[in-house]
Amino acid sequence: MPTMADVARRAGVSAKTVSNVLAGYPYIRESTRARVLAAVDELGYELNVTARNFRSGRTGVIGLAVPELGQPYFGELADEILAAARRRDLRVVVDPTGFTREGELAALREPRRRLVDGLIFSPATLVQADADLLDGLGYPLVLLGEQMFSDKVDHVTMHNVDGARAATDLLLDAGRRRIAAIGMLHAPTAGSATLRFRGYREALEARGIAVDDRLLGWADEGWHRGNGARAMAAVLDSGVEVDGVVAFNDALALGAMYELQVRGRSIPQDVGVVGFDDIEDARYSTPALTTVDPGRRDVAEVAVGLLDRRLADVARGVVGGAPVLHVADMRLVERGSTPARP
Amino acid sequence: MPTMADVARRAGVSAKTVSNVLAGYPYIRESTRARVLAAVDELGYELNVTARNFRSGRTGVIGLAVPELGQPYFGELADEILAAARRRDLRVVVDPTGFTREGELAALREPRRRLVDGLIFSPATLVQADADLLDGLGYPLVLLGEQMFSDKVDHVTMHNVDGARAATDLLLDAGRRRIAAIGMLHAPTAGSATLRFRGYREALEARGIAVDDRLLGWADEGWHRGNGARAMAAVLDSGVEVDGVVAFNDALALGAMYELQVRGRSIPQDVGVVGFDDIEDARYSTPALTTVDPGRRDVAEVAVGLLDRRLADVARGVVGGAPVLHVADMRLVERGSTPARP
DNA sequence: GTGAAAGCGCTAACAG
DNA sequence: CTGTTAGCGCTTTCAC
Repeated sequence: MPTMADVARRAGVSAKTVSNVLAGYPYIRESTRARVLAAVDELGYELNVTARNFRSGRTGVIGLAVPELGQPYFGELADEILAAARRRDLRVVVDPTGFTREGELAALREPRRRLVDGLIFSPATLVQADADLLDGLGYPLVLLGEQMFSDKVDHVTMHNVDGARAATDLLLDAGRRRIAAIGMLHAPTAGSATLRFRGYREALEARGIAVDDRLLGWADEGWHRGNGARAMAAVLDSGVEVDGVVAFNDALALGAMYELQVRGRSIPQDVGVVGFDDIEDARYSTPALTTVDPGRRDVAEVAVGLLDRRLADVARGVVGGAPVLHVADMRLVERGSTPARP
Repeated sequence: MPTMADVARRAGVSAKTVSNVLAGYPYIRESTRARVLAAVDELGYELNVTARNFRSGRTGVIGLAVPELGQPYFGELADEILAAARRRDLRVVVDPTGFTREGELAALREPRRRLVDGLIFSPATLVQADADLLDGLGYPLVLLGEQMFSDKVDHVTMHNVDGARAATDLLLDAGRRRIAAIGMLHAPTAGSATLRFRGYREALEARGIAVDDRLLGWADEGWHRGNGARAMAAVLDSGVEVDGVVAFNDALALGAMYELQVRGRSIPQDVGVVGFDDIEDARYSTPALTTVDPGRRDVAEVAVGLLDRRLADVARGVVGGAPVLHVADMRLVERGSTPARP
């Protein structure tokens, strides 16, 4: 395998000049550049990125810690983030935390091992008490999710509370009063479950309606379709009356719709259903699913851009400015699974 | 940031001994090991993985090149591969090729830049004529997909042809004769589209039925639900009679089902529908989707294991043995979207 | 079992 | 605009 020194010798320049050419340093005579590139070509030389990373102290790689790619929301989010990173010449290693505390703690350690320069982290199991884990980590961190934990860390958020409140309001406006919440978790995490439940609760309480425990559908096994169906079944089996469903993500909503239809309830006449995330599938269920579009693309672009800026600051020795809080635009997408508003 | 030399000084040993302890070298006195680990702890030392990679010439990272994570099949496959890699202490960078030739060629170059030690590659756009691109790459490569291109490369395959044939046979056995194929691509790639179409064609021809062009639904924009719906609409709009649908993946099948239902066809009475991949969603559509389970977990485990073995061979200077061809078990999962066989 | 010396391939810092 | 010098932090090699 040829090295930079081989290329330099062949081009009749120093190794540093080869380095400059390959790094895109602008002040190089055109003829020199051409000679270097020709030598690179002739030798079939490829830059040893590991050596560069080692010497420069940076890897050009960022970590993306999310629970699970198999969930369409995270898969689609990951695609957006990979695309945004690519536009900035950053690479991404995905760190699926598997909804475990252990997985999330491991992800937070990666940058310290110099495996990645910084981290985009979508927490699902950490709790408020873990806030200090996120301070003074010594590397740039961008948190995805409502601003929690710490106001010293950059956040890019998804309006979890507002979205769930809007979803619930939509059903309330249509006169529904027996609205189930599907996707409850027993663990008191700071993830979307807590926040979306808060939005649901706030919407009910604003109209003087108390939360009825029998209407809460639990999905501790994860926010998959199957668990949505099971949670819906559990609620229905309790014998409680139901005329609306707010599910904490679209997969749960689609599972709940399946269960409702199996039991002969018609949607939206008997039961209105709202999801959250606006995954592609939501458009093609029968009926099409009303859901909250949390501005995924915006989230991805802003999160990567922000991290990139922090990394550049670190490279220039700047001790990053004030933490940023960006809230993506949220939008309720009304489709066939909810009754028209009066 | 403390270095290995700092740890060595503190523990009263040489850097090499620290290195040995951290690398799990077995022949070390227990007391020495304990002293080293204590020093590591006291200093909060973390191994600089970049330096290790640079010196050792390996990264401990493998690449996973797939078209797009937002497609549940690839998202779920990626999760399985990430899990299998983790079990072997390998890390993974995901390289979404975006269904572009350019993206696939870029992915093939990554290992040469020492960004990853080897590659698991699920090609979607390369054609048979590209076969020589895959020979003598100088790093371990495992191809996902029917054995094509080259018999010099390891393959882990998914029975694309057999699966599609079985899916088509199921409908034929039920007496259906006007079976649409949804998911055709104009580009003559070596990806699943070509192979699954081959299975469809073979099944028809085995019964002396000619392929009717009007029954072919094109999805050049990608195998998403929306394109499944559009392709189905195009077939139906042509006025041709349809009593069965073989879709080349589940997302297409679910989109096709949506379109059929919107137009008042009942499934499976009027039209039987079969998908491919057995993604989680397939279980929760109405009706539940009959589909081909291509043995995804098996594919992931075998692919990673194989690559890991090749990497170990490289490390030991072994010039890898004969190429492996592993075919995962395929299984037709019959659900409500197809008529019972007579 | 452990240490000393050498150097992987590149880029930072500066000189010219 | 380009070259020189030095050294990043670790592992390889070999000695003991």
